[in-house]
Amino acid sequence: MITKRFLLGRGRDLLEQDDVAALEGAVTSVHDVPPRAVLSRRGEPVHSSTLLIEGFACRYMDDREGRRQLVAIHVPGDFIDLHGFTMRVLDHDIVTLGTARVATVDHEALAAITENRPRLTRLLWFSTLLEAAMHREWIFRLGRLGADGRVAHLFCEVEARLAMVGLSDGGRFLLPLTQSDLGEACGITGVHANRTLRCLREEGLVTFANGQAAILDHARLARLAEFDPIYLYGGSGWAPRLD
Amino acid sequence: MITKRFLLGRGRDLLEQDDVAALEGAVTSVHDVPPRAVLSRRGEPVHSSTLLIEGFACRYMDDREGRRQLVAIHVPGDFIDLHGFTMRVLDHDIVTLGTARVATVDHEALAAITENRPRLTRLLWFSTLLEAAMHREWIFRLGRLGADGRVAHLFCEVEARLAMVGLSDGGRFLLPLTQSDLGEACGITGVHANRTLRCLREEGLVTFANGQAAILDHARLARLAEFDPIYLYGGSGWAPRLD
DNA sequence: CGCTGGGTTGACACTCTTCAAATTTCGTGG
DNA sequence: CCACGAAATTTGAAGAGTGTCAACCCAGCG
Repeated sequence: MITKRFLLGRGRDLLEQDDVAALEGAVTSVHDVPPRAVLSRRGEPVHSSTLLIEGFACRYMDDREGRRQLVAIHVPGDFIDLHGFTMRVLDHDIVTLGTARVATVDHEALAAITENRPRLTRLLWFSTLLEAAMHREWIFRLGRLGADGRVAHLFCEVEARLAMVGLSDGGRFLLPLTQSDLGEACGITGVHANRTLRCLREEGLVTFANGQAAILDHARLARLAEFDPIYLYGGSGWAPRLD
Repeated sequence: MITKRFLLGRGRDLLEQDDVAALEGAVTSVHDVPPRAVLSRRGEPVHSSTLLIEGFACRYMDDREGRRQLVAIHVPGDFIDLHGFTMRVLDHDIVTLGTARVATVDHEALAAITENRPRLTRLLWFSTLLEAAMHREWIFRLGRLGADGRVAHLFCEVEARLAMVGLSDGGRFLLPLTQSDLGEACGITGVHANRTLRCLREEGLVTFANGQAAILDHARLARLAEFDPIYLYGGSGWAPRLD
């Protein structure tokens, strides 16, 4: 058993015995990666996908001046670049945040799965659609919320996702981001991320220091963030169709 | 032949004869829809998906005060809510923009396709991944560009997509949005969308009136928007893996 | 022990929003 | 064909929210 977490956590419960075996059989190697290591670069053809076993990673795009916009944050269990299998190329870079442990899944093995296992294929498809749902939520976040709401929303989402894989201790969780990273995820500057965090702290909503986050008042934070976790398909609520 | 355009246009060339037949066989009905008609509503279980044959549609989410954020704009050929097949429920609303002609595809028929046609299934999957790529581009747009760049980017993207399905006449194309709609797609107010449009017009970049858009200086507009169409998989450049 | 990268704070400029009003366009019924 | 009302567009003025620049602090680490 290489990893206890597959498919963004949420899909895990839906995996059947032989699905897990098929996925594990597709893993060609497992290795540890240092912080800030580039896992994949925009435009380069990819021949394998990466399953994040431990640690965190993010995906981002740079603008012309090199300023970065995160488009996703990944937590353990995420199939970081599964879409690279069908897309053949990524439209963004991927980098680890803290140290991470990753499993490499060969695309040939994925191709075999899509030929022979319609149900598992659907589950993989669902996994990529869940990414798309998070993208939409990020669009909403950036388009309609102010800096405080954006940061709050990010904390809510990450906490909810970590909770699904047992990595949130009652609202306390690791999140190895700098304040600049946080800004790059929220479409604000690092300086303003700092001020926003101070506001949230003074309001008694969250604390965040040294890559350690804690949500102090989940209800008020979620209200500020206009956050409803249902789009994460976290168990109760919505469920995918697999048959 | 119900429709000449399938799968976001770009995937069209990749469809084989029997794929087209299978898709057409999955269509249960075709009908015309008036402007601003709700095609699907957030949270309601969906049992069919919608193929946009003619006209435009958009997907959006509302914040608490009812202010709207568009998360996608759809052009003819788009499989608007294909993700609803696997997700079972949509996390957003869908509404037509002008009058539209749509085909309804039953989910049972899609299920049969995923059981029996791995290649076509992969193509459908790819289609949803293309949506995700556009979502990422929108995240970048909202997070890193100012109002002028955001509007410019939207025009560039829509024009590129319409060109792929033969609906752009050298940079002139229909786009039945109000200025408020445009603002809701760009995370700005309608008033500011108006001022931004005036700037772009005075710069000789675009014109936009009565749902009719024209790109006057594509090179400068793309530069302002930091736009590179490669993520749309428009033919030359990147291509999906289907085998 | 000095360097370095992150965090913190202040002052000021600029972008965008808000509110309000005037103007134009469009659809509809007379 | 015109008149009318509703919706969309346009413009102005004032204010809130962020960005920018610069300085300083702090901890970890060579």
